[in-house]
Amino acid sequence: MKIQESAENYLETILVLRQRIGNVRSIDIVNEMNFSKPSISYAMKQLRENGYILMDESGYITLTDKGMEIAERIYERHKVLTDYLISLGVDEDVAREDACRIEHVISPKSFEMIKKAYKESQNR
Amino acid sequence: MKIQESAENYLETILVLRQRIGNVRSIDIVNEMNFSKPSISYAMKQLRENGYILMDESGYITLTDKGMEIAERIYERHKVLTDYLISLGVDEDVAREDACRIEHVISPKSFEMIKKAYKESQNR
DNA sequence: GTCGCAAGTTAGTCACTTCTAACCTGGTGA
DNA sequence: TCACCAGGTTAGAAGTGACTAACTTGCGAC
Repeated sequence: MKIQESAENYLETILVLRQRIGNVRSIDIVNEMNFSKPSISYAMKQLRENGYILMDESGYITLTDKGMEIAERIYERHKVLTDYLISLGVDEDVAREDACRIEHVISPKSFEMIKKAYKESQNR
Repeated sequence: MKIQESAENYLETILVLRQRIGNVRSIDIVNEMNFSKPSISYAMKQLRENGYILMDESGYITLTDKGMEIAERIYERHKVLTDYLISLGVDEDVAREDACRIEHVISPKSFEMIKKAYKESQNR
């Protein structure tokens, strides 16, 4: 199973919520992403069955190693791309939205080059 | 009807093919995009019915003003993003592929800022 | 003339990602 | 204790964007 863009977003959101509120349940993801409960329920089922997350009896969600790897990759892209766009003069909100879409479609190589360019611009 | 990402790609391809080979038919788009004939046939029907292209009796395709506007916008993004990524050290092939995905999801504002940054880097 | 091929279309299907409607379940307050 | 509510699930549907199989059509070679 190839990981899909939507799955990347869910995993990233789980990571962000874990950092922000600690224990994460499906309903927290519902509130964060503004999707319906069934959408999240279905998505979590897919992520569970494909080994990206674990859910305990109470519904608390943790990322597996496999899930964490993806979540961290996407989240790093999110942060770097957002900061980079802001540094070019883009409004924070727009920068975040664009980062959220670009993070899923950019190649590792292009991302690394943008990251490098951004870091260098910071050191000047 | 909100224009979809796939429609943007078809319109851009029509513009590129027009510049490269002159008269464009569905089969030329099939060969360029590596989609099946029915996929292109169906897509052209949608574009036709929504006023983005015209087809004459022989199947030759032209962009309407509405279609041309989109095609040119996407194509400009494609060129600028590709050149920009190349200028950061990304291989041409990868740069083109990334540009082709980013061009559909980036906001006008972020694109303009990247374009500006790229132009400025060229003048140094 | 007719055979065959190139171009195009129609019909049916599938995966992905979301939705609404309706239901289940377990804990808590009165 | 029991009724309700928060959290979660199942079932069915919809939109997007692709596919294969099978058909039509028109033109050119022989």
